Amino acid sequence: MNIYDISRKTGVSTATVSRVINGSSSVSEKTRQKVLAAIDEYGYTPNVFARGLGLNTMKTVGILCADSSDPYLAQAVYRVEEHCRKSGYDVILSCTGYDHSVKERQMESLLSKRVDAVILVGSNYVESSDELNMYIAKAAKIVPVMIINGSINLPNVYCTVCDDYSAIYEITGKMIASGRKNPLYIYNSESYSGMQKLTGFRNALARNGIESGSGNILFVGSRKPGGRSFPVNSVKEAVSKLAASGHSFDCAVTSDDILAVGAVKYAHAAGLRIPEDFAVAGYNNFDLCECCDPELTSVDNRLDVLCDHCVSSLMTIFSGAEATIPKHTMFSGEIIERGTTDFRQDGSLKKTQ
Amino acid sequence: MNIYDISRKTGVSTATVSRVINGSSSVSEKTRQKVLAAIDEYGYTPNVFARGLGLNTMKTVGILCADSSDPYLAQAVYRVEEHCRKSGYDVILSCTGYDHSVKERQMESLLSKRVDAVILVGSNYVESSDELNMYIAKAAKIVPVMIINGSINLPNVYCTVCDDYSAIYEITGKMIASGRKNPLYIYNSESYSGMQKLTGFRNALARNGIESGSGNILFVGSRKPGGRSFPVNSVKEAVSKLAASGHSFDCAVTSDDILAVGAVKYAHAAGLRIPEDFAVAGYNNFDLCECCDPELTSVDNRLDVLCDHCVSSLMTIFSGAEATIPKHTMFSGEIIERGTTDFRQDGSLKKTQ
DNA sequence: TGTTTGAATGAAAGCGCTTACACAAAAGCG
DNA sequence: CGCTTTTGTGTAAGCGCTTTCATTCAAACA
Repeated sequence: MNIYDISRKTGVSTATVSRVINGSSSVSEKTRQKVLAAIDEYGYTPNVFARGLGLNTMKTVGILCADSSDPYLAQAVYRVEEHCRKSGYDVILSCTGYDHSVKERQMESLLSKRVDAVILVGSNYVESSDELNMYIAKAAKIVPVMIINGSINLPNVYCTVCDDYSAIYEITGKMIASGRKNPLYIYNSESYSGMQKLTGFRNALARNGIESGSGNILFVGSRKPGGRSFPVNSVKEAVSKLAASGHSFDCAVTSDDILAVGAVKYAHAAGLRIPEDFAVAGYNNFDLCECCDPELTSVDNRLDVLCDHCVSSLMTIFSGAEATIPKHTMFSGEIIERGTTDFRQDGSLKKTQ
Repeated sequence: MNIYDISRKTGVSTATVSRVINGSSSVSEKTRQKVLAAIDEYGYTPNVFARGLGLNTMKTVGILCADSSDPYLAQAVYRVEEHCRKSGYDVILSCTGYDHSVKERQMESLLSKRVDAVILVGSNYVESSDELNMYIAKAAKIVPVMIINGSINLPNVYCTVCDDYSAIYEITGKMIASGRKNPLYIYNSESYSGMQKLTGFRNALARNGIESGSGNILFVGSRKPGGRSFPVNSVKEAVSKLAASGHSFDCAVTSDDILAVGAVKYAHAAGLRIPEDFAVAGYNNFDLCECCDPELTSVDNRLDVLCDHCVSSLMTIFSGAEATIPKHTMFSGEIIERGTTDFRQDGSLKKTQ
């Protein structure tokens, strides 16, 4: 069943059938109805390939995601897919891991499928490393590139980020303001936002005259893509080791809720009371926060807002109004206090739960 | 840059260029090299649409997934995508939520994109409800349909499942064998595997002469698709309420780790010692198990194995050997014991951790 | 050496759609 | 009531590839 069949059944030309399908130009109401009836009757669906050949688009966008099995990124992918689909675009998902060379190949593969845009979610898109970002520049010459939680300044690429720097700066400040003298920072990602967070921590310390260095900054290795489980216990052990080597902490700020869980486990194991002896803050404000005992204070980085903004912008770009879309948009995170901290001593916040 | 350009540059016909690209029939080594060199030099990529028009395939498979933001399903999607891509197939992801009518539309949309197969992951594909499964039957007339963790007997559909029934039957049995008298079952999904698990619990109780009913079977509502957080505390409260209404339990078997966390929270709140007063078993064996205190006993349902088997089978089907692929394959789960149970009293198992 | 075979190649016909162009009929105008 | 617009429709030329069929040429055989 193709457009010729419909044309024949209805006695109009294929051009007219095409016109009613696409609403591209005026067709009399009478013929429109006739054609629609025939399409319905014979269950005709236009062939996407032929259509693509003519229009040079198939209404799909590619998502390049380091690791869609990471709950955080999975959430982003879900949100983006949902929004795209509701806007009439299907989504091709391509997970890359954290290896740049692979990303480049997968980007090419996506472009060869003639996607109408590429959305990068959750990976190390760092402003500085021009060379590594070559493939993004190349892609952006062909289609718009949207980046969620990454920042890179190139023509035709649009970034949406959370102000992770300030969120960590602020939460670290609250720790200190509530009396903590020796904060520890734990992180597991050297992505763009990972680096922002780290700087936020460092600056908060500096601001308060505390030195930062290997004694209070702990990198615990990245999540392995597709890994069934993140080694929470390895975080606990890493902290224990650091403590054993003569450093002492009265709180931990982390770049991800799961690391905060590790810190909580450390505290339990070390016999420290939470939050009295040891306060903990997570990041992302995911399910995990409620699973913890006490429940985890965390930063809600409003992932949904970022994703929605990103996709909305893309649709605007598709509509031809790219001039109205900012190349860089930043939202702020929100600190959600729960049981692992006692910022209330700060006087400036009351408990959320 | 199209095939004509390459043809012109090399002085061979487009047919020959096509042949070297597809390796479809013999080309002399000399011309092959010449063509490959030109393709490389000009960075030529065949147009997928034109190609699709000729071949009627674009080497993509559709994934229909209820909720790729659920960590469990996200894991499955990741695994499937990775395997497909490595086998040369791109993946179109379509998340449906749990509403059947939506699924039907999205299935049609997938088929209209001419995917080469559809993989259904994690949803209510129930053998019994023929009517609801009509759209699967329809799809299976066009392309092979693979189902992960669901079972339905139709031509051209292939199911890969974990023996959830037996896993729950067994773990409930171990609870009883280790001295528990009043097991509680908590579940949040009425999917195919959800029902299997429930029956496993019921039968284990029956086998041991314990009655099951609304007093010891607790449905706590489904996860809301794309929901940022599963309401763990609502599980805690539901259990508390059941207990307050006069039922008493000495252990909980659950259909998902997150529910087990809720049960653990209940026990903490009620001042029960774990596992002495109250044992808890989760399901899925995810990150969460390590996050819990004590760590969660769970069932590893070998999702990765299921996914790999599913995709391998699909590739075999693509190769034309569908006759060699079983329509239904079942793997068994594995009980991973951690701190929330004390099956060792059973004598038949030692602690894993 | 004449004949057969098979490998290597090209010409050209689709694949199913969109759309520029042409044209007729209808509508609007002074 | 002629004239210009507008509206509705058809014709046919692509879009870039695959593939059938025909053809050429060299190797193999008798």
